[in-house]
Amino acid sequence: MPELPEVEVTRLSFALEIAGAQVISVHMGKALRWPLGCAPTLLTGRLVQNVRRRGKYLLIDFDHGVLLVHLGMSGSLSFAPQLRPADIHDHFEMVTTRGTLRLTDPRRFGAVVYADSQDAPQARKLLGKLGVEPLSDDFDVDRFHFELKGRKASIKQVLLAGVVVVGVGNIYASEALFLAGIRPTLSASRLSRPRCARLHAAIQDVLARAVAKGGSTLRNFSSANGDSGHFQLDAMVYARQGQPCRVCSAPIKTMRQGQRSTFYCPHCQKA
DNA sequence: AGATGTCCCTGGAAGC
DNA sequence: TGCTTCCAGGGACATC
Repeated sequence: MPELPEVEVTRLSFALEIAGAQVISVHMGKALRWPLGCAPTLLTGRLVQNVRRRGKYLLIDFDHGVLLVHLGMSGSLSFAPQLRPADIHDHFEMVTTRGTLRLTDPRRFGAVVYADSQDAPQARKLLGKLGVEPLSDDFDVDRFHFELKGRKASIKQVLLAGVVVVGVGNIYASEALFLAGIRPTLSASRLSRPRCARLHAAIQDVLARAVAKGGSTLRNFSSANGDSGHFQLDAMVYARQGQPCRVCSAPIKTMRQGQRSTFYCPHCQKA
């Protein structure tokens, strides 16, 4: 399930290779979350300039226009000069002079959307409400504390919403809250400044480490060059219910928050 | 406005 | 064994 680290690892795995490529053809297969938003032939001849990331979206910049790619929860990209034959879960393919980019997504929660620019309505709709990038200098403790002050929902759900800070999905929200010693059910508004600072550091730490390890491969993630990630080996709480906490040995607990599983240590994480 | 619930989708696991 | 049900999750959207 791709969160920010998996998306960033994917980006790094093909951004340099695809930069400068010219689009030969684009094929959209079975419908993803939304339609492409333009005729595939419109993209023929375009030049790929670079690949950026915003939250969990990849932005493939052309000399004119941009392609927004979201991996959903089961999507992965591959980019290779030669490709295996397409299978039933390959839903998007862009053939270029440098290789073929292909989105494989069994559950089809992913999306590929074209926009004339990052400020075009289609792009604004998807990117406009996203919170701050957690690994950028814009992610500031004072600002973070201020934003959380105004939210009465649980800190876990506020993190997942992506309005305050982007890229923290279900795995890394549980992990970051463990590292910060904060109970996931605690109202965001009740976090003290020092605890916000700890959480801020924990989010940056867990995401940066996950990127460095090549992301998590809990179910089916691999980067565009086919490498698997290794972060799940480091998980402190995620999917470890009933197992001893790696710090205090208390059994890890699980609960539901907003239809999502949360994992936490009842001893290490205080309300 | 923020908070909450619903929905989309399908493979694999669990239950009967 | 074979069927049915449940579950995983990001995020747009509707509703209060």
